[in-house]
Amino acid sequence: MGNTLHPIDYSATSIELAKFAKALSHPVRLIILKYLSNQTCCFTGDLVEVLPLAQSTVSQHLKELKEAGLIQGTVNPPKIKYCIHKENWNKAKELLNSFFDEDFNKISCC
Amino acid sequence: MGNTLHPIDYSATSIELAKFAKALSHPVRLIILKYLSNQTCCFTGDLVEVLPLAQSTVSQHLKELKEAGLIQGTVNPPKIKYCIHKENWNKAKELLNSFFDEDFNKISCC
DNA sequence: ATAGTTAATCGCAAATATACGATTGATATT
DNA sequence: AATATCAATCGTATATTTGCGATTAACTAT
Repeated sequence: MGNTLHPIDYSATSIELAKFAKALSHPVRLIILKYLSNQTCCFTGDLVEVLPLAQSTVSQHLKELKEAGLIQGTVNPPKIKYCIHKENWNKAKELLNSFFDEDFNKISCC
Repeated sequence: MGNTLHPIDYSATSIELAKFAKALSHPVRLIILKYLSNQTCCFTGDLVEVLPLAQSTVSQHLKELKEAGLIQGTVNPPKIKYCIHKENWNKAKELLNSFFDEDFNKISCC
């Protein structure tokens, strides 16, 4: 069993970074983000036309991206316009950068 | 239903990036990677001592990181020494960077 | 050969993720 | 008020993930 006397760093950073990574862990969600970045914004319907998925499934993926904070939607009745959530996007970008920019590259091992 | 006449770009890039992101999508795996990056390398046992998880669970996470290509293990009987897989690590880093470095930041929306 | 150490694997349970069709809710339009 | 449109949500089924204890496999050391 693990030694709970040396608790791991379940830090806010790790949890938040994991949350962003999870949002990015499905090809369809990457494609949605890519699409949004190219179109600057779009409606759910546009995505449903482009993706080989049911409307409810696309909506589900959008919900996850929204909950992760990577996108935001504004009501534009009767449609909803989605776009990248810049602030959180940059946050995710920075978290990932600082995670990957450790300096273990100088050290050789294995 | 989705329009399959406009198939999505289930490109190799999206699939590979999603694979890396999935490996990063769990706090424990991030902590393992962080630990490896600081120690340059370590044995499975070291991680089991540090993490509040069963040995089998840690082994499972290591397996996933290995399958994603982010770490590699070399046999050092009777132990196994793990470290970051530099080449794939840099690949993941670059894929993520190019994904996040789209230029939609200039555009305002929503 | 026997015993000890280390880590992977197996078998299981619970939780979560993925996808769908059907329904609902909100807002325009007629 | 009735209808149409769009997207979220519900209910369901299946697959995957996460975690554990127990076992197995590989190798050392005695």
